[in-house]
Amino acid sequence: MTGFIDVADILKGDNEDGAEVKVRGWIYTSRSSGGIQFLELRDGSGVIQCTLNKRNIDAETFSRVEKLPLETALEMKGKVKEDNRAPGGWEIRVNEIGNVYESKLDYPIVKKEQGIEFLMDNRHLYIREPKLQNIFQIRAKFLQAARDWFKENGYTEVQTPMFMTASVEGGSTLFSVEYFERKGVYLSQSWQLYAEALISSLGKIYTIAPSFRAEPSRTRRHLSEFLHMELEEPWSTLSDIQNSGDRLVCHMANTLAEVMPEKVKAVGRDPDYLASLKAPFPKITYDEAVEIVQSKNIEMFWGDDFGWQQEGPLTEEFETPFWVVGYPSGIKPFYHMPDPKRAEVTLSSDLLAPEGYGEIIGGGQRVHNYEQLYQRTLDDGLDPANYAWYMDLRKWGTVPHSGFGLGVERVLMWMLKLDHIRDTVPFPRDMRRVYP
RNA sequence: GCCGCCAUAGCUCAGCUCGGUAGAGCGUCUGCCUGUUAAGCAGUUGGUCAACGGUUCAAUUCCGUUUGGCGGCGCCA
Repeated sequence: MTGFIDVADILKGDNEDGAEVKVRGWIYTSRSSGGIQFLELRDGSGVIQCTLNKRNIDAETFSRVEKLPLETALEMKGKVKEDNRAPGGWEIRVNEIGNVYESKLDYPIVKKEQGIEFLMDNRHLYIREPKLQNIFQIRAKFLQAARDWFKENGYTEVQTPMFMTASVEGGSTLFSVEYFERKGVYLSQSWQLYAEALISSLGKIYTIAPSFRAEPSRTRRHLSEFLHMELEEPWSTLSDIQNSGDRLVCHMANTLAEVMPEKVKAVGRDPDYLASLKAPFPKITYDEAVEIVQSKNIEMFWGDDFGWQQEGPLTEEFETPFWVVGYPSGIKPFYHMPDPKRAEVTLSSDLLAPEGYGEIIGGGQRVHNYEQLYQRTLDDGLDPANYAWYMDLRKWGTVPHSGFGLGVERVLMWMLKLDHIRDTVPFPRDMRRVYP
């Protein structure tokens, strides 16, 4: 057989009722009722019900197909019919079978409830489930929408090394690697130090790359390997970078709602919500955030970072993402620029997603003055000698600049209203899981 | 890293409190069924009770250790 079409095209109504089509895919479910059987066929694009009726097909083919195990791959020819008895509203009345790639028996994934441990051990098969298929397709569109936005706004994409010798975030969360004979080589936690060097070469830049954090975090919002979308701009202040974040996030949300609303809905998020998001997002100061938390009778002192006890209730006050601006110096890394009007806080800002999802972007304005950065490094208990090339950047043509990092999986988790980050990625890596 | 919980058939679980070598549903398989939606009906198959050690005449059951996992905390995107 040749000339196969995508299931997605049939479900969109691209083919007239009664048109003859050829499809190929994997048997997702099958039900037989004597003279008629129903196969749900899954190809890369969607799932469609195929019916085989003894009146329309020879008995040998009928009984052969009836015996095929789940996940058998096969080619079929038949007539498209609009029929509200079929899931998805369309089905194919099959009249001919092409090549068949028969499965083994006992495909382990069944349509009954199964435990998370088992499903994660069989992740290499479970990723075939239509819900995950939808999420991964949305994820791909999400990344494409981001790249479109960066292109339209004059950013250059650039990659930086995954092997590094300096820490961006805290040193305790570094993954150490064996790098030939050399000690002190780690997997990247962020591109930021390299990004600050590259803005003097390329101007506005972004990257989409993995970051690795050895945080021993057992929560539904942590991965040890996550996709990091980071952006760095010269001649940019805190409010400039917030503006970029607002527009980027809204563009991605609006695009998903516009381009694949049915998939968004199938996964669990009302696409109208994503369509309704508009820049700019609300801003509150760190001080105001502390007051809100305290007004809910939750313990918090000025200078503390938000724990889950504080952040959860805070995010329930909002229906869209919102910025918390001006974190205390004590809880932010050395490269954050102190507020010139108020030295105890930094020109930093995190974007928190509503509904308890929490932090999805962290960033702010960087220190661009050499002496100030040197002092901040010492204040943070670090040795400036370990950051020699990074300090160098402040000697020649240093300008105000800002940037942020966005956790792709965190944003997807919120946009798709998922209850665990693990399903935003095919093979999640966390402190307990590196297989399959 | 800390706190809590879990591990029995391919899967989801019951049995353990009060010790005497195991049971259901689903799946597989065999039939039946011409509109099913996690289809239905009948029959069939299927287990070194996570591993190691202890107590005991006897341990899936009680105790300890280990391994793996799940949920949460702290920390972060």
